[in-house]
Amino acid sequence: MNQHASHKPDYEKELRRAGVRITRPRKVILRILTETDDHPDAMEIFQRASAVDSSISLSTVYRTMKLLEEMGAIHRHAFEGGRARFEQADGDHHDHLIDIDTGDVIEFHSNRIEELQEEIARALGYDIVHHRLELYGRKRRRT
Amino acid sequence: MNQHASHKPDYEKELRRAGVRITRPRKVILRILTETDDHPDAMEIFQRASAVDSSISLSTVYRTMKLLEEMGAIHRHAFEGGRARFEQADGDHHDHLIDIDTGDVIEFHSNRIEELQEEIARALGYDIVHHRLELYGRKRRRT
DNA sequence: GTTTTTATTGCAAACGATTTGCAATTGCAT
DNA sequence: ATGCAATTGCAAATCGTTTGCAATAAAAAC
Ligand SMILES: [Mn+2]
Ligand SMILES: [Mn+2]
Ligand SMILES: [Zn+2]
Ligand SMILES: [Zn+2]
Repeated sequence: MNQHASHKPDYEKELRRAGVRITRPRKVILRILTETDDHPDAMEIFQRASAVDSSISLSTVYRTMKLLEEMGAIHRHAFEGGRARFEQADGDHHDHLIDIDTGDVIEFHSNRIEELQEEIARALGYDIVHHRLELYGRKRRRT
Repeated sequence: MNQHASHKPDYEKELRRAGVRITRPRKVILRILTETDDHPDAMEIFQRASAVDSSISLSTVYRTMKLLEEMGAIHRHAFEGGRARFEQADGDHHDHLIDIDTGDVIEFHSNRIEELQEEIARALGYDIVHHRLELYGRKRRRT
């Protein structure tokens, strides 16, 4: 039994509820998503899926990601540079620090920053619908 | 004499110093940039430039923007959705609130947020090279 | 001012990520 | 098992941006 078993989201159930069919490609993609904890892009998901079933197409990966995104099951991030990256949407809100040398993504959260963002928007007469806070940095070198 | 004459950046001088030629297309594009205070995209700049000299091409707009960006004279922002948007780099650092209904861009700055970002990065063992803070919101409706 | 040397241009074609039309296939309700 | 709508893979299209190339024009050299 997995340590975090109770946290595993049941995408299949969610999909059924949304009235879409549980196909073989979708099953494979969903499993990849639940089994990964990083922020893969469509091509990475495609390659991992191909390893399981080589008939799965990149189009289907993109279509499935869009579907899951619209269902709110995953988040899509457009970090700097190339492709969009995805992650499961079940956890709490967080922002990202991207290592510009390695591409590694580190998650963080600051209640204080979130509050300040709200204050700023309010002062400007706006309600925040969503936001994007990304720090691009480099590992500090020991001096 | 313009109220803000002293703040107008002399791009032509900067370009000369960078060893590039002051061509007619570049002159037109530079004037458009200095005369605008919003965040136009390449197509908007192209259209404004076309009105002055219909022979200017979109390629040249893109090439000029890249040149200015590399010189540090302008900033390029990849807000959500379509095209990249540009702005003069002379002012102080600020972040952006984007009106998701109109596309309007409102600038703001929070020293407190900037400090907190630094603290977070430091705690994670990183130095921030640059960051991106964008609030996407909607005008608050009077109740 | 004229010639020479190069950088710069416009154009069309290439690009990379993502989306889409379509005919063939499949899930699933009957 | 049957029927039909949802889904698929494929190739082609899309969108913003970049690039190769031959023609042009800026600045340097005369
Ligand atoms: Mn994340
Ligand atoms: Mn700005
Ligand atoms: Zn946040
Ligand atoms: Zn900032």
